[in-house]
Amino acid sequence: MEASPSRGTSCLLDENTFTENFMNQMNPRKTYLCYKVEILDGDARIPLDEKKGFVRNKGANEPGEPCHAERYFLDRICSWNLDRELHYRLTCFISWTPCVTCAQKLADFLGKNSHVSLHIFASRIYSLSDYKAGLRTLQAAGAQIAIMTSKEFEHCWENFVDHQGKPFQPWVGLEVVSQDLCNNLQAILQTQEN
DNA sequence: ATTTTCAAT
Repeated sequence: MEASPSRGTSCLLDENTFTENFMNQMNPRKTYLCYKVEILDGDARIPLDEKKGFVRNKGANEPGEPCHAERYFLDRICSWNLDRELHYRLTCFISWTPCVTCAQKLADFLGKNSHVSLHIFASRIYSLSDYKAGLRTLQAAGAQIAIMTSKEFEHCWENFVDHQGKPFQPWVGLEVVSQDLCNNLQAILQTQEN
């Protein structure tokens, strides 16, 4: 097999992979997380394009220990050794909101890294176990959590997908499902009830 | 009140 360690397109998602995983009315059993990094300098944002990419979870059907996408994301962030003298804004676009365990890990990270702010846009709400408490914990730690709208889907398409020059084509129902999920998320984040 | 979803009925 031919080795190609650093091809230019290696940080781009295949078109079908993006659609299959981010279509908000589907329920795939895997998670993709696209991320980008900016330095905040006053009102200016300086993108660090070399620190842009995506991770996906390792499922229970794959060799080794299963691992949620967020853990790979946190590993990458830590490997960058971000300068504590600067302020960074991390934005991630994730196909499922973090589970309660990952939400806690992200909250812990934010608590220890006040030079980093985190904005999360999710395609769907992962709703098992104590997911509501997890999302509230993450929000309380300073993370901004929102549902992806057509604006974010298009942004992902333009920035993380090997789209071969094709424009983003919204799928039927995108807006309605997104709005519905947005309402659900707001209800979760604004109350303390389960 | 709401789900079945980071795979395996």
